[in-house]
Amino acid sequence: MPRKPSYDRDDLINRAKDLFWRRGWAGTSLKDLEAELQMKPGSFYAAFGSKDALFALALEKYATDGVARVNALAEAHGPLGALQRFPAAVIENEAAPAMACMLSKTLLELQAHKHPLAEKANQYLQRMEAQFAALFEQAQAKGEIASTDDPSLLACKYQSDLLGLRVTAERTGGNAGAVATRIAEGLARL
Amino acid sequence: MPRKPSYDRDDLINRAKDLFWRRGWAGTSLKDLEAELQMKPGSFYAAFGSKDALFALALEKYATDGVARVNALAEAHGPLGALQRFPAAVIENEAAPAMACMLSKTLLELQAHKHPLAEKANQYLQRMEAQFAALFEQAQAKGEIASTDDPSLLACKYQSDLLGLRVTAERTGGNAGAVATRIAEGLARL
DNA sequence: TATATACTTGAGCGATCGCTCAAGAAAGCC
DNA sequence: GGCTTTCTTGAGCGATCGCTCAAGTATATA
Repeated sequence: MPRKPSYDRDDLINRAKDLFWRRGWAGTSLKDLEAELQMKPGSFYAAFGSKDALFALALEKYATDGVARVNALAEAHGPLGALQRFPAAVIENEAAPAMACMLSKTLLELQAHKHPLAEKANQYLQRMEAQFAALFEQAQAKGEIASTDDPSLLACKYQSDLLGLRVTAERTGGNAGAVATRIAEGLARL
Repeated sequence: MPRKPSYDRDDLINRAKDLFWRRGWAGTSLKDLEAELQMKPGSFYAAFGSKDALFALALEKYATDGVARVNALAEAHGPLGALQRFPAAVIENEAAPAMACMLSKTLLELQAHKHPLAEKANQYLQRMEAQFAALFEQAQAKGEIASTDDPSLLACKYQSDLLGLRVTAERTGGNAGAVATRIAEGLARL
């Protein structure tokens, strides 16, 4: 009996993700979203409820995509191979709307206001780190790297390197490619 | 013949710096600044001209302080000693309003809008990197580290590590202290 | 075809944004 | 003390913010 929406909800979330990723939370107005999603306010609020609710969906999509990308690398090249390839893959992804990590951008922008979205970003960062830790553990089990270091500590340092790399890739005058190479080399030395 | 301002301009800039550092550009409203600086709009605009102008002064103060802190470490502990101590010093600074670097926060927040302040942040980051490069060069000249690597590349990687460390220090559940230690260890291995 | 049930539209709400300016208050010089 | 010059005050401007809602439109069922 009813009428179907004229849009693809997942596609809208994906486009909102890219916009939020690039411009940040405060930097993206509803006018911007309406233009990008081609929706009037009424449809927007009927579909998503609020700007923050859509941002939360975008963050979730971003994090899910990230996990999937790492998993794909791991299946193709094993745990160590994935960890070594991921940094360069991230900064060479030309489809990405920005080089910096959306989770860290959100965290840095909203943490001081104790905004719930900052807390969400924090959780997703921890989830990524847990995934890295699992890969380090597998690499140790396979003998690809030494077992002297705690996998969760290796993952924390790796995540830190990655976040730094992605800020470096965002600025002008930084040699992000060389930094990515050194991160990979550092892993080979473990 | 005139009347003197009732405030200390440098002190105001310093307090504005801390507020902007913590809450970011969009996250700091004029109401916030008026409350923190105890100034009414009229005085504020007579003294600084605009929110952006004060932010620019705050950024400059931030960058100048950073350079001075590194220089102090270098005079006390030499080039390599300074580079090794700086990461831990940054994240153990309890007087700091935030762990993350104000330059990187500004860059990430405003870069997508091509805001002039993002460009300024970029320049200050390059200035910091040049300072690091000079220290690496001195460390090589003194034989504290090998001369196989390009100092400017070492500086870029060091800056990247530092930026990552400071994001890690900002989030909950990350072991920033351990990351700082590993950065210092990495330098010793050069 | 008639009806019920969404979805779409867009004017416009109250709040807040950065900012202005005219009036009043205080300090240095004669 | 009188005068000039600056600083301080705060009401309020136009613009934009996120968001609401009543009216209009399209579609699946009966």
